[in-house]
Amino acid sequence: METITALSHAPIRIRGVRGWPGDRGTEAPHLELAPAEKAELARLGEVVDFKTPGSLIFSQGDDAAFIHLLVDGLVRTYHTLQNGERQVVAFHWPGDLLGLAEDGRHVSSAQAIVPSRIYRFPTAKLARFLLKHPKVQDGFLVKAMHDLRAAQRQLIVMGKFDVTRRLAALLVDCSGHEHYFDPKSGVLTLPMSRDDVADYLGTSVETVIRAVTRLHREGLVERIRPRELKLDLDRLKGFAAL
Amino acid sequence: METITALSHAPIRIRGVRGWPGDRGTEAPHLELAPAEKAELARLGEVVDFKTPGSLIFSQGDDAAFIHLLVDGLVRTYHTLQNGERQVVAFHWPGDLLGLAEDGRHVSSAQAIVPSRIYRFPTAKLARFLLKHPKVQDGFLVKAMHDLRAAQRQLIVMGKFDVTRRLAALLVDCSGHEHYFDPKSGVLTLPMSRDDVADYLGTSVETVIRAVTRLHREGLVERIRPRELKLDLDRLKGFAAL
DNA sequence: CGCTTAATTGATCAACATCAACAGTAGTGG
DNA sequence: CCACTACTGTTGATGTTGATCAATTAAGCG
Repeated sequence: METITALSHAPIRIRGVRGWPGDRGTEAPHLELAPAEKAELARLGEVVDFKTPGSLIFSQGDDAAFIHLLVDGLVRTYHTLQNGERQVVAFHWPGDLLGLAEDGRHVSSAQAIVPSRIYRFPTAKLARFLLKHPKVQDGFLVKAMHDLRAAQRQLIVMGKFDVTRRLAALLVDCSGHEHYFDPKSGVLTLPMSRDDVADYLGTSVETVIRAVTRLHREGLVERIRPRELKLDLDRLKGFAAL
Repeated sequence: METITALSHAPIRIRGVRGWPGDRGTEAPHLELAPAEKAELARLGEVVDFKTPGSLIFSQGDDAAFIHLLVDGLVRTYHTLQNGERQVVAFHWPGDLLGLAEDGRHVSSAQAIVPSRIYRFPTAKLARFLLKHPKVQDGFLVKAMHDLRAAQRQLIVMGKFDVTRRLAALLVDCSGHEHYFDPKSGVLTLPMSRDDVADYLGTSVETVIRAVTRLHREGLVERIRPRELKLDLDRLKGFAAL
């Protein structure tokens, strides 16, 4: 179910764009770290493979011993409320960092949605490393602000959009990830279940389905198979624009 | 309406707690920076006074020339949608940093809710400073993660709570700020209007009011005046617990 | 092909938005 | 001090969105 690969050469890439352009015109969707820094960073951690969908990466309340960097795959982080309800806080794509902690403990749980490869860095070790490598630390700061922007954006979506638009916004987000979206055909292969979507959008499965139906009726989406949707991306973007 | 004080000695305090305890047992709600660092930081910026409620600190789409540190007062950041609707993204208390940017432009607008004093640091200058002062940069990283936790927490609230619980959660948040809450009497002096609350909770003014009524009926809150509520903090916390 | 899980559809009910009217509250000038 | 005015907050009535429960169908998979 999960395999630890001590010495491994998975490439280190962190997804995120700088909000305040420090170096001019860095339009890449990934932070640029020097090769030497990447190598050093790689030596700090180890690669873990989570082969089966649903496998638990860490759990809410766990001692936050590691900071995780998703190399490949797709991960959901979610919070379980007292009554057992689940709120998916975020979907994480390759290059995302996971493992936000409070008081030394994970605030959310994380599960692989598809088979995923993850670097994990011991927190203390990483913290010391960052203090000695300002450029890398800067990268982490940029990443944190990137994620903060994303969270605030989702807050707007949750506060002001009805479910249909929330879904549209999610589809647009997903379409930004080449692995699941073919720009030529416009076909998105949804990696997550209707349940995941519902728990992310703060609604029920049934309502998600009806939202798909509505988008279909309006011609913004064509339902090929449950997990395969042909998007009219331009119109979707317009529909879900803030 | 706004006054710039070039040389000023407002104290620098950044609100936020480290998630992964780096130094042991730092339980203070504020980051500890060395006095020398604070002094240097202070020299980078200038203090601006926003004397009248509603005065605009920066506006969505503006060139993000500054990073702002709220010294005193209360600020709302909000996003204005295409149809003119407003979503309040966050309330900012003393010690908070504001001015998240994307592509060099502010993603939200910020307004003083009560008269507020704000440090503003030129972004480029600050960015250079941070690269040379890893401890301070670390502080900013901790702050960013603190805010990210807060945003994700609010996402859970928005996704899973009905309006009454959302309101309860907000009241609990407000009660954490001494200036507006007297623990002895349990009286909270709400600094923001019902509109602000509604636009923050993603609902309407009327529904906010009915939520207050409901909390009142349940005995969790006593309505002294519109902006003065006597809280049963323990029960409120229980009611709004995640 | 059967079997399990995921997705879908329909019917009913509660939460909330919306519109309209009204009551406090605070500020201003006579 | 009162009277006038402009907000801000509150209440009531009605329609809509989405939650919930129950039943059914469609996909994936050994």
